Amino acid sequence: MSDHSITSAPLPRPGGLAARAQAAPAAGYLSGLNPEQRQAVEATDGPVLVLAGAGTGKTRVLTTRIAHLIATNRAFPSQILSVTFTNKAAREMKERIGHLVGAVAEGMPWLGTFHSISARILRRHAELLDLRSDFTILDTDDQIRLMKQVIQAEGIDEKRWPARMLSGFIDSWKNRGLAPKDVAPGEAAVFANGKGGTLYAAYQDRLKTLNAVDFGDLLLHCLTLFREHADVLATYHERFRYILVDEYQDTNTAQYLWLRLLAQGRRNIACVGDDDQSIYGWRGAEVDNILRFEHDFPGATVIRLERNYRSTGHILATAAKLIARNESRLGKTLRTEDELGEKVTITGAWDSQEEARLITDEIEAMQLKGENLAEIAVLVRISAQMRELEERFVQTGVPYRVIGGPRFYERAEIRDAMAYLRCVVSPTDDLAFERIVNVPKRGLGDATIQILHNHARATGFSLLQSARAIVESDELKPKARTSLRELVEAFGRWSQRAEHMPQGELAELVLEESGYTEMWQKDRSADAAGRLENLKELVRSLDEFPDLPAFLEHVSLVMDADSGDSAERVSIMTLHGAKGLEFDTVFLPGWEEGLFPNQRALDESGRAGLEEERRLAHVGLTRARKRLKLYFASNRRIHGLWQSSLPSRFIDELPEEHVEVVQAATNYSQGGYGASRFDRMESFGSSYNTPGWQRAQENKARGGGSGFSENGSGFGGNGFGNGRQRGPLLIEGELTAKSSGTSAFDTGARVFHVKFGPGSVASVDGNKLTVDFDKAGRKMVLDSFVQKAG
DNA sequence: GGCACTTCAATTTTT
DNA sequence: TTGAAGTGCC
Repeated sequence: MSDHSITSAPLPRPGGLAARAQAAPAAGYLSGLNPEQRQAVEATDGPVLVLAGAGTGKTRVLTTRIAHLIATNRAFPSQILSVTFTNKAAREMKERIGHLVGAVAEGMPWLGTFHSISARILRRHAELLDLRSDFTILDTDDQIRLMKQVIQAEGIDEKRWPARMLSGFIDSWKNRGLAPKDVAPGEAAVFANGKGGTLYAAYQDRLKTLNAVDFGDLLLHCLTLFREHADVLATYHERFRYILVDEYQDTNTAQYLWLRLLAQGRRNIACVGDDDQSIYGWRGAEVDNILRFEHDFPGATVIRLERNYRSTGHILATAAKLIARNESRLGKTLRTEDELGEKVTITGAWDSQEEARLITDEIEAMQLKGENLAEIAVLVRISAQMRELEERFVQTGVPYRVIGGPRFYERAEIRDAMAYLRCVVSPTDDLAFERIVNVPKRGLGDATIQILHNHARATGFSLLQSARAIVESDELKPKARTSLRELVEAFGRWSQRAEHMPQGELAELVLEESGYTEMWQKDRSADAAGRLENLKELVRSLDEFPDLPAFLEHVSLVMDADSGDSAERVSIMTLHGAKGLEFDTVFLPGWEEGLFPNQRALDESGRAGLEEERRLAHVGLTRARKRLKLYFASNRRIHGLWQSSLPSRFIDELPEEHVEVVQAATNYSQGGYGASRFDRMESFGSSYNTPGWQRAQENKARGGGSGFSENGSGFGGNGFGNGRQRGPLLIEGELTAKSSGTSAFDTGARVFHVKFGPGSVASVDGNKLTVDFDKAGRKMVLDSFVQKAG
């Protein structure tokens, strides 16, 4: 059932390479592919690495390959695993496969991001990992809030050791596929004087308790599942006849291991990527994965796509020359049969304002000539560069849009609304509850939350459940108690409604009754209207899903901002954000030492950092189809201070015959282009001696740490001490309460309550005690808040 | 709990 | 310079 020729469409004859074309008649979908592309499509079996340079038809190869697998009956759509990094890429692939093979693509259940596919697998086998199949997926925000709690619980000063930082460490461990037990002790110790490992483990424990996973866990738990349950892995080997991976150069170690485990079965894995476009090393991507492919998958076929269909000659030559400077690369040379086109221009400006002015002027001129603004992009190294450009655009009335920035589901109002819905769906979602318990303001501040937490910890209930118990007691002041009771009752009501009501309607009801909508309606700030609009949009999109849980999954894994407006505007974005896009005209401002290559990348990652910056430059250059314009400014304001800067070494690395210096900076008169201090650079090693590099080397030699002189002496001696004392007292009571189903207190017993002081138990009703306090009088309290007193 | 004030740091970003 | 996040005061 595996036959190559299924139709008799004539073989396409790509110009100039006819000699190769003598294979069997090709299927229609193969027409128009060049020989390398076609080879990449037809090399179906065994490991394949497709090195697809920028603009060489990478997505086309991927989608055609899938169509080919299906059309030749090698696999059903449901037997093909195709992984991408972003949802956008997954969506585009689905769409394009749809064009190729028709409705069959609907049945490609295993086309998605690493994370969404992992989530899918995990939900099926959750019980094997000590999770329930309805586990929640936490995003970064939840993650950090949870981490804060863990850090506090360990009695560590959160200011000295920020949760964000630990979160970063844990993320990078997870990126490398390391569970708490796998982290090298020395490495785990860098955080909080040796507590890093403990905290990581504690964090994982908390997640388990909450029946939650973070993004990294999706991959990590899958690895555990595959490794510890050979039978489960075998079913996936059976299922996935073919594996395809997009943007392989961006995979991190965990993803690599994930792929390797799955590919072990049939060994039909095709990875498509471009080592020259690996720009995410800083978030765990390992260029090494792609560089090592042939070693990892022996007998691999490697196919290079070097024929570029995007850029004109000068542009392509410029990009090729620059990237050739990198040492860690597999090596490709992009070619084009297109005309040379316009030379790449380099313009020096006195300062960043002049730079913005020059760019704006050019854009205006192009606009007058009738160019489509949607085909123009300004790509910057760091977001901070955007401001001056935007200011100038606003001044001159050039329409623009900023691409990137906070995503729809990251916005506070969306996250708040979702937290409400999460609480309705699962009353044990403490993080969600905590997020909205006092939003809008209900007078339920830290003190109240603390009480809820104490009870929750003591009883093992969730916060919402604890709240339900606590409002029946006198633990809270009347005001807070009433307020909390209302909230608890509202959640009870909403949960009931959830069973019958369409989720969109329910969401509207929840947002209305909780006062959340009102909160923004009353808000006088400028963006309130936008936020209400976003909420409406959220409610609208809710109805596109079968149920609320499906929606929540979608939002945590899949949703991204779809700026669907197609008006003609110039795009401004970071170089990272531009990967995968192309424009007729590309402006690249800020090519200065320190900014680009970025000093920090150099300091932190040395040579590897420089090479990644160079790849980033290469990505920028290859975004342009027809016109490419680089800029540098001699003066730029950095953190508010004016600093003078030198043109980027990357400028000196461009081929003179393909670039044109339009205008030297006023103060850049020592010879202009071709005479800078970088001219002498023969090879990387000899010239790499910037101050930052030297500093980095010195630090490394000293052994890294810059010696925190910590001598935990008298700081906060008294206020802190009180809090300390309270901890153990409570735990005593907690244990008692936990161990027995009913209260451990008898009528008449003497007890001590943190807030009300000593008293005698008057009566007992389950976990509720009526106590006559010596000073505070008769109160109803929960047993978890008192301890026995002598 | 909300405000005005100080302090501190400061790439790139997806899931 | 800006912005977030924390502090202190009412």
